[in-house]
Amino acid sequence: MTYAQPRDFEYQSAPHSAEPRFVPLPFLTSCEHTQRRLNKEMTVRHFEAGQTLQIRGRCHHRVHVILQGTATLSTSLPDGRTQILRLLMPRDLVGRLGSETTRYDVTAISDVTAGSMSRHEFESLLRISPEMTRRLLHSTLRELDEAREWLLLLGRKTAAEKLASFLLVLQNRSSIRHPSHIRLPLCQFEIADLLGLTHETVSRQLAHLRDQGIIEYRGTRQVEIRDLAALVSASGNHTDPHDMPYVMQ
Amino acid sequence: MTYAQPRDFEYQSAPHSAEPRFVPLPFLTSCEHTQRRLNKEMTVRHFEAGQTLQIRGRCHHRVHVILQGTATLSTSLPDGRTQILRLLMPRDLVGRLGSETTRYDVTAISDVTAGSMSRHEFESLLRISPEMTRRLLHSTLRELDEAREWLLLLGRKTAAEKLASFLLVLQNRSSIRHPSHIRLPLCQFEIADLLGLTHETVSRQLAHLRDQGIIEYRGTRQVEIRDLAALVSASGNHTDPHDMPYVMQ
DNA sequence: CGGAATCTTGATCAACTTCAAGCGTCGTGG
DNA sequence: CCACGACGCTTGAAGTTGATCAAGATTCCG
Repeated sequence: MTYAQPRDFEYQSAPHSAEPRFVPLPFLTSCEHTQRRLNKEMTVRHFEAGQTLQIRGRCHHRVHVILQGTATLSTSLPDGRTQILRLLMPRDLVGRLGSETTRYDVTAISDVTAGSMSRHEFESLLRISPEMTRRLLHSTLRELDEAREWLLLLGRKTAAEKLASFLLVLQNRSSIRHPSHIRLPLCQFEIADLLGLTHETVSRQLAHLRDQGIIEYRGTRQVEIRDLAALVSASGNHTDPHDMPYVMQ
Repeated sequence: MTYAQPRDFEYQSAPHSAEPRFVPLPFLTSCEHTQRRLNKEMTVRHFEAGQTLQIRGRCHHRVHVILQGTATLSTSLPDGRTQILRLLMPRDLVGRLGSETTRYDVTAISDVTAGSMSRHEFESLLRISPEMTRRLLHSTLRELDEAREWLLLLGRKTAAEKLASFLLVLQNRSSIRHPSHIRLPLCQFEIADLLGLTHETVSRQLAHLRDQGIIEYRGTRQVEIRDLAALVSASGNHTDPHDMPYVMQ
């Protein structure tokens, strides 16, 4: 369960201050020289909810690092069926590396603040910084694990298990002070596209979890987890991912 | 459609020669020094069909590069439902980087020949070779794209579309001389676990493609594509991934 | 030849989708 | 300030897809 990486990171700036020019991105490098060059090239941009950051098949010349807000990475079939592939949250990188055109749509689903720089510049920075390359490799491997967790969810879990799993992913990202309080960053339509369901099924399964007393509705797009153990059990997951029985070979 | 990368690579060795000691892996590096060290540490191993290369949750101290044969990367739920995450074919790397324990099962589904070396050694080679790191990053990004293509398939495609898409993936890997002749590397049970279906549904959908004249059965586990255009159309894919309408923003 | 594994086919069933309608909420403009 | 409309959410009824259950048929191999 790891859409989550950063529980602690959020871009800090005085709410109504002038546009900050420098964006510290210590998670991309610890090398001072590289960091300076990153800062020099990166500027802050804002995207409104609903706005498109990138469109499948197009060539985009800038990469972005999400600083605030949520976006979706998605793809779709010619007839309009769409699958959300990943939620993009603070610290996530948006932009295709090593290829001219994007394969996915990126859409802001809340107002988004991002650090933005030329893709060309970013790639040349990668070429000269092995450390940045290494960090990018590790974050890509983590993304791959998340994608694979989702393959299991989409291919083999029931609707009820999908919803429970989804809430647990959000729970892992939720604030440490209120671990059972969950703010849903997407509407039910989008949740459906993330879980491979219809929005009606999402509504019914959430209602069912509520009727079982496992969660409680708290105003719009907020839920409270009343029974975490039951939620975990409803998710169909292994309780502990490493509790496999040990058998000598 | 890109489980495929290498259409041309196959590990060459005299069939009954003594165990080769050196394994050339030019796709991991072009640096001669690194290549030499890779060769020095890597030894050839064989795995029989059905044998397990790695088990979820365990700590494995060796990494492997598939040279011949096919293996699956898979995961499962406590009650036994399993999802195949990826087919591992020649040139694919097996082994977890940056973490002690594996998250997935790796199983040979045919006899497999692999180059094998200590994970520790491999990781230290990565630390000193930025070029190898860069190559690994690019192959990881490609794996991520493949996983995401599969997310769309599992989340949004119908059973018929899944089978058609699967055959097209295999077609992309098939020999250049006989592009319409497809050898299935998995039994229908495994195809079902790859596509998120049951084996009965796989059998029925294949029969349906045959009845439509789109494919033809050719002995066990071999099919011939009779009508590629129809197969593409049945897969639900965009004909060209980059044919999106161009709309000015 | 015999037994296991794989594949096929049919009948029934359940989960989820589809279609349809109504309700609540929020934001905007009169 | 209220009315209206868009949007999101809920709920019901009916319909479909694919799963499940159950036999057979076929292939593979020792």
